[in-house]
Amino acid sequence: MRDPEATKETILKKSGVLFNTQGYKATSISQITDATGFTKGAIYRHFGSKDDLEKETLAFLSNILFGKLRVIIVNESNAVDKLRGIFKFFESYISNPPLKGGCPLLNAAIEVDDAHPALRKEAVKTLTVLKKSLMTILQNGIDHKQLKPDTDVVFFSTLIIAVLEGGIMMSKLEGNNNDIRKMINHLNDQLKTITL
Amino acid sequence: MRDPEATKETILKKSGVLFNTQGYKATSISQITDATGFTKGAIYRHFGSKDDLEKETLAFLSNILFGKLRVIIVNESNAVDKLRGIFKFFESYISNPPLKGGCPLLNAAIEVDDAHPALRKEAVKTLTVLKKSLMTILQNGIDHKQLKPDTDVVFFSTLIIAVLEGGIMMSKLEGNNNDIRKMINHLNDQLKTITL
DNA sequence: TCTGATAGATACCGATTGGTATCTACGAAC
DNA sequence: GTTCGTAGATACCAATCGGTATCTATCAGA
Repeated sequence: MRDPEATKETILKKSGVLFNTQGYKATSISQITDATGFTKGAIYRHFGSKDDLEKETLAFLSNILFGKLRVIIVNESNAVDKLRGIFKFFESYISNPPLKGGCPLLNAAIEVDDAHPALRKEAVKTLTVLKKSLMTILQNGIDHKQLKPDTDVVFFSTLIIAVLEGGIMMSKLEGNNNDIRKMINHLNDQLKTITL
Repeated sequence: MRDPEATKETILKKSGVLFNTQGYKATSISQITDATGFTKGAIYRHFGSKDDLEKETLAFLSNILFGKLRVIIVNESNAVDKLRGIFKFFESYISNPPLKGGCPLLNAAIEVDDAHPALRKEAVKTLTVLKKSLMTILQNGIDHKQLKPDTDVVFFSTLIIAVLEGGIMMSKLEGNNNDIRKMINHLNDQLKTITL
């Protein structure tokens, strides 16, 4: 049973766990062959280089999370509930992680430096998509008279990401939910100040 | 001229740059010998293992920053100005970095997992010291009638760290000051709400 | 059923990894 | 000036690194 698409997805899934928990540079191809059961020959058939695999894996992980976020967004009917749902989803990063190793955006953002241009570009892309999604929700909230018309959507989307990611960093390091919960409370309070 | 203390400090300084920019696991001993001009023999005389060097280097970097923070704290006379000074200092992480590679707490916090118990412990220690410093400033502000008596010092110190670290992550990734500036503005606004 | 393309295994490459055993040379104490 | 502890250099280790050339086995289309 040869199924190249399934093979590629297996490689991406297993690499995702390893890269997201150990770091990209710190994860070797050998660890990926061990985890997948495939050989180097298989990996280098589907991915041109390790850099390539790293970049594709980050995109893969981001897509998983954006998919889950999309479910939340479409299931809630107004901007306030959509945002509350998103905040809650980020708390699950600690209590019931959808991905092992925490937030792939945060992990990649910290790891990349000038020596990793491809991975950096992919991380920037992920951040941009996340920010724009939040801005869209906020703008829709304004347009539908759910949020105050003078709401600064750029500022607010930045605040949401910074507070959530900072909270995740602290909670992961300390090994409990306290910090991320406090930060979500703060965001909900801030949300009240812009709610009509 | 042999000066073992100077040698150790040189190793810590150069390792600090490398670990903080490239990551701990991703930096090899060979890169440190190249950067310092010393040989492996010298490094392994002063440090028992690479894990050991990583741990001592994080402590070294943290101490540098806490030293700079202490200068700000003692030079300002009241809690509000101390906090404003600290916020501004964190903006310099982007505009005029006191350390290459950004915030060592953030970098270490993201990199450590269960496979790096020593480094993780050191990172937790750094976070704890930072949090307690902020709590002390806030409590002193309350005691000296500069801040509202019902201020939640635990929450506020957590908020400061999360917002600053999240802002640093975003600004470093995007390559400009915009995000961290927005976050500092937010913290200053929040500070006003607890100022008497 | 035969054929051509491709998925994936095998075996290898030189370079580099963290770590250590050994040796030399410097510098302080007498 | 001699001695002795130690700072640091040298040379080496097995293991692993990312990557590739080659080969085999499978599968789709004719």
